[in-house]
Amino acid sequence: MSEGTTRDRMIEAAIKLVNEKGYKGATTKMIAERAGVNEVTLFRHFGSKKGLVEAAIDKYSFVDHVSETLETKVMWDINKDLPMLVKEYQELLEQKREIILISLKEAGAFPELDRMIARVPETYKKKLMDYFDQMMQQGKIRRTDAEILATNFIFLNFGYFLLKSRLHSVAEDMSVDDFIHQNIASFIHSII
Amino acid sequence: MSEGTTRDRMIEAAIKLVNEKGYKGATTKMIAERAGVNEVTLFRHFGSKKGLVEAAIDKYSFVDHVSETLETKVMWDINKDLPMLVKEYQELLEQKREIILISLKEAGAFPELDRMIARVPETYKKKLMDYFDQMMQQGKIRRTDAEILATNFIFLNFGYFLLKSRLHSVAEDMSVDDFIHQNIASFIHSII
DNA sequence: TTATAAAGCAAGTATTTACTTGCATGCATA
DNA sequence: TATGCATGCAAGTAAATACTTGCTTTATAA
Repeated sequence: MSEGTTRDRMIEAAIKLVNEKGYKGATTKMIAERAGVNEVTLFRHFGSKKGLVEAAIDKYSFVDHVSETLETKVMWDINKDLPMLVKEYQELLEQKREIILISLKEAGAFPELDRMIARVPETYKKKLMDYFDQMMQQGKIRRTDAEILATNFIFLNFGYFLLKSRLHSVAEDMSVDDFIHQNIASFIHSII
Repeated sequence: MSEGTTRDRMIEAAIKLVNEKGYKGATTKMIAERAGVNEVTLFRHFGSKKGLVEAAIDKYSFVDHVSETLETKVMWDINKDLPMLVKEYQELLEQKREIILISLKEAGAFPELDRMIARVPETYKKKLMDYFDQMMQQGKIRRTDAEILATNFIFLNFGYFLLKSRLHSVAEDMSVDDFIHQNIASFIHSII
């Protein structure tokens, strides 16, 4: 059933189900079923349920290519850079949605995961601060506190992501492009 | 043990524990223990675990005094109104933190709760739009799209709240006052 | 003091769940 | 063909969990 190696399918199913039902709610039986695999196979591969979920977390750990992006794709044009950065960041959040939501749900249960997730906005913030600083020095945006700009940018992005993906209300039918062309445009307008 | 009626203590304990451990993770035994009550008492009062949690959700349901605030406390001075609104909103989120995080965790499990939570930013957004519209007509802020301002304001607030209360990273040691004096001040500066 | 209601206590049940064991089967490679 | 190796299958175990029952204790209030 499904594609990928047995191992991959089990990991995939684990991530999905833990996200849907929580760690306790996702039973090994269900995971095995969704992976199209006998339940014993789980234990033969990973020893325990915890081992399985940790392996899953491990596999989905962030390869932090955000820093890279910020160093290579930046064109020093605020009207191109910020939309690009939003796209990259939202794509990252989207790709890792399950693991992020797991970390929200199971806060404290997997310390390694917590640290991993926390690192993302932190490095992102640092890089953003550098970017804004540079832009100020080049006279391309108004002089102001780069740290505040960076955190505001992150709050906007994160608020949008969560309100959209979890609390289907305000941002329900607002696409990433809408978000960029409306909300981020407004943000850009305010800093030049 | 602890104060309040038996019933209240059970509800209190349920909310706390479901938030900490999730619905499945919070056992009736633990809830009873924390409430300082015999386990049977839970069932005598609420019939089932689900009944207990629903009662808890019921009790903690939002009395939406945000609308009220927006109608009574507004002074039509952006430098006073927005900080006040942030304070009110963050206070609301803070007060209802547990129930909000439960809704994030158990999305789908308690539809009533989902609807309840979703309503908050929705009504908030409408009221905010009205406010910004009025302010534009009075010439007190720049003419622009009120809806975008409102959503941005909400994204900022929600992003800050969640990054602070759950993903202890960027906003970890940023108090509400810091948030207002730095990030919201920047927002205000951008719209006048 | 007595009647009533709320809560505690002890013991149990049925079900679920993570995890195990022993054996059969298919499949690739030497 | 023969030898592993991964997987399936059937059956089972021990613990946890939601929930029940019957009886006793405590507190309130008439």
